[in-house]
Amino acid sequence: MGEQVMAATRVRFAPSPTGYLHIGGARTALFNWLYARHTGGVFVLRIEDTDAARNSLEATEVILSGLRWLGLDWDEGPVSPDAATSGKGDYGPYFQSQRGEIYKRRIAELKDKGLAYEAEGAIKFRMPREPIVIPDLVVGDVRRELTDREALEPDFVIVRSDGQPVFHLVNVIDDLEMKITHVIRGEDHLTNTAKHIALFRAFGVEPPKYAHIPLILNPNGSKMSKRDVGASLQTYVDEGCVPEAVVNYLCLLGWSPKENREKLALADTVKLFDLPQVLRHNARFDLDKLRWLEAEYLRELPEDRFCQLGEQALRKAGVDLTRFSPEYIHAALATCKGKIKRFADLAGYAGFYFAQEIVIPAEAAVEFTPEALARLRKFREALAALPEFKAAAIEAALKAVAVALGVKAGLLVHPTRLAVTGATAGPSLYHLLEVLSKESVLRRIDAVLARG
RNA sequence: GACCCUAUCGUCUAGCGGUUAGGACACUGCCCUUUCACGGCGGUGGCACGGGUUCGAUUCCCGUUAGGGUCGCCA
Repeated sequence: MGEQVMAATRVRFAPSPTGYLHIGGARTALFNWLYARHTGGVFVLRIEDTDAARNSLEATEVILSGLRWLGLDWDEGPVSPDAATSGKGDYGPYFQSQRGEIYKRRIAELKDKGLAYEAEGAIKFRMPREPIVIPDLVVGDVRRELTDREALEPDFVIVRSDGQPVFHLVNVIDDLEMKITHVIRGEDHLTNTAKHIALFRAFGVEPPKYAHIPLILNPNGSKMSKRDVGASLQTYVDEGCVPEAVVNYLCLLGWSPKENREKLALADTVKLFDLPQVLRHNARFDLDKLRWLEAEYLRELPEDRFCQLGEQALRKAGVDLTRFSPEYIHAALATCKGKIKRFADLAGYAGFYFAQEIVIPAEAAVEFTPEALARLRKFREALAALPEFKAAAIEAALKAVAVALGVKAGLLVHPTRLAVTGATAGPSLYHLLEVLSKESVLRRIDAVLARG
């Protein structure tokens, strides 16, 4: 009796370098990665750069950096975007542009078997005329009949007249050679899978297991393409999104952890994720829900990481931080944690900390009535007299002035905030005043009092 | 045109023959509060339609409709 060695799961993500990583592609990568990690298998990254004209180093780098940003590490595949460098893993090369010899050998094999033939300079594959059943782990058995056009000519081109093998062929050869056990990909590939199954059989091997996952659609239900809002992963990177939030959101499109769970750590998803629970219907992309998750993750970020990412976001937004100490920047950002919903909002929210001069919008300046300015002057005096410029002391001073004037604290809070930050909303007033320092606060208040 | 997949609040979803059809986002009312945000308590809103099967269908079957995908010498 031969010993049966349990073969490890081998899945792959096989993107074509087009210059951007589609959000749907990112989710396909994620589901593959999740399945590999869930089963203790291997996640392979393969670059399908057959179309030499439109591939480039930069286009491949977009994919590698996108996956890294999401935290999806691959066990086999390229280590650099340069196809000339060898990747990691025993089944390379992992760039299709480097696998020409393998394809040649396999094409010859098909010809030898009489399953492929020349036609007008190209090579065609003899496709079976009978319906093919596609066993799909998500959809179930799909019996694929020939369409009317296919019935006219069931055979299809596998090598172009210029000698280049086409997607269907190389995809199958690579999956075969790389010993892929599960093909997890978008549902747009479902009907073409009949071709792939026929090809596998032509090579004399059983096809891998298939799992076709539903597509991500625009909010209006149309297909999400390059130009659509949110379609490119890069926009999330550029906006300073928290990658964990994006990953969490992507998990929720087309898969459900059940039990009414929405927010879940990747480690939990790895435990829970499995193919049979993948949904069968397409999902529409909901930016609002992504934003909500983002805000949730942002709020829970450890302070150090929040400040680090926040500083990045400020720099990206063009805020000049060179005049400020790391301690000041850290203290300023710390007052924003738990308040902002996304880093893209940070410059607008905390820019006053780093501004030379506070500009007060005309529509807000109407708040500075003579009475308000008089109260502000009183509070300014109280602040000037403070021996220690700390939040608690500032709050006590403000409350005391309010009592003395017989007004609600809010009547002091609002004009002060406006004078010092130029905004009607922002971090806790007492804390932001402390961070700004007495000198800076008094200067800003004086500027308002001076204009009268 | 043909072939394939799908169908629960606006959106993401739970449900797998008997439920007041549950949750989340969004919207909204109230409370909390120095602003904003958070948080707490409510509210609006859904089984696409028509036939079956069944004592009983959101749930099973068929059809219709709608949406999506595919049928390339694109990937």
